[in-house]
Amino acid sequence: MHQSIADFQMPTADQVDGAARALRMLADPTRIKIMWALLQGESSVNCLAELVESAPSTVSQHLAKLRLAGLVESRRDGTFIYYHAADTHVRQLLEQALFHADHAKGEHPQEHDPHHVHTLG
Amino acid sequence: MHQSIADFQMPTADQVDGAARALRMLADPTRIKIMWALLQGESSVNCLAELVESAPSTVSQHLAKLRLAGLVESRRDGTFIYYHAADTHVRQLLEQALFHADHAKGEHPQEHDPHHVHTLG
DNA sequence: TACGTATCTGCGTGTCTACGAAGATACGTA
DNA sequence: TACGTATCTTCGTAGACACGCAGATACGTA
Repeated sequence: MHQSIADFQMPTADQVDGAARALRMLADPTRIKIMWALLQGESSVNCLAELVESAPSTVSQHLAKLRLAGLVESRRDGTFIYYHAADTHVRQLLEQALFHADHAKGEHPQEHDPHHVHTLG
Repeated sequence: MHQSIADFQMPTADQVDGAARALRMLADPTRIKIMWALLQGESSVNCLAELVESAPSTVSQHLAKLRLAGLVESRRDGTFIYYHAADTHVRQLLEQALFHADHAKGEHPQEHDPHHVHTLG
């Protein structure tokens, strides 16, 4: 058995689970929007709720998860709590995923709109 | 509203959904093991089933998803069907995720084993 | 106290995964 | 050709997990 692959470097089960957890943290449309917004600058819960078009409680829960994962940090100013991205290397990962989304082959064959990004505000 | 972030380039909903789908495709321990194995070389279903320690039917379903996503390709040789990774730039993404798994901060504070990889075979 | 902001709780819904059993396909042999 | 074997795929199901939201609660300010 193991006919083609004899033996090779396989990551630990902890590493695999951690990588799966990290990828799953970014594998959600709402969190992608939140992270993308926070990579441009800091923002508050209600502001993000309008940007991502979700309820504030939803955004708060996502921010809690992202904060536990170490992807965002918070700063308090009065009653507001401003969130911002913790490290910048997440942008690279998201850009790769967004790039892959445009160049996907047999996944969902439709939508070829000419404008790929548009402004919000 | 939009106090800190005025307006900026926000990806399309299609792009966000596509990115989420692509990341979700890799956000599974079994699929990570499969992809990691197939990045080393081609292999068959039963061989992969032993490597990832899952039932052959499970591996087959994962391979079908990965094939639809364009991440793996297949080659038939008799009763065997050998799968291999389609593009190599997935390795970079997995390496980033595995690297992030080691350097995660407040996610799951435990396990600091000295050896980070070990051989299977 | 009154108000705005953020977070926590519970519920409904949907999606995903793993497995065994059954079906489909290809090869070798008599 | 007919049969048996090996490999892979599909089907159906059970269980776990995650998302979103409304309502209620906690926090901070005036």
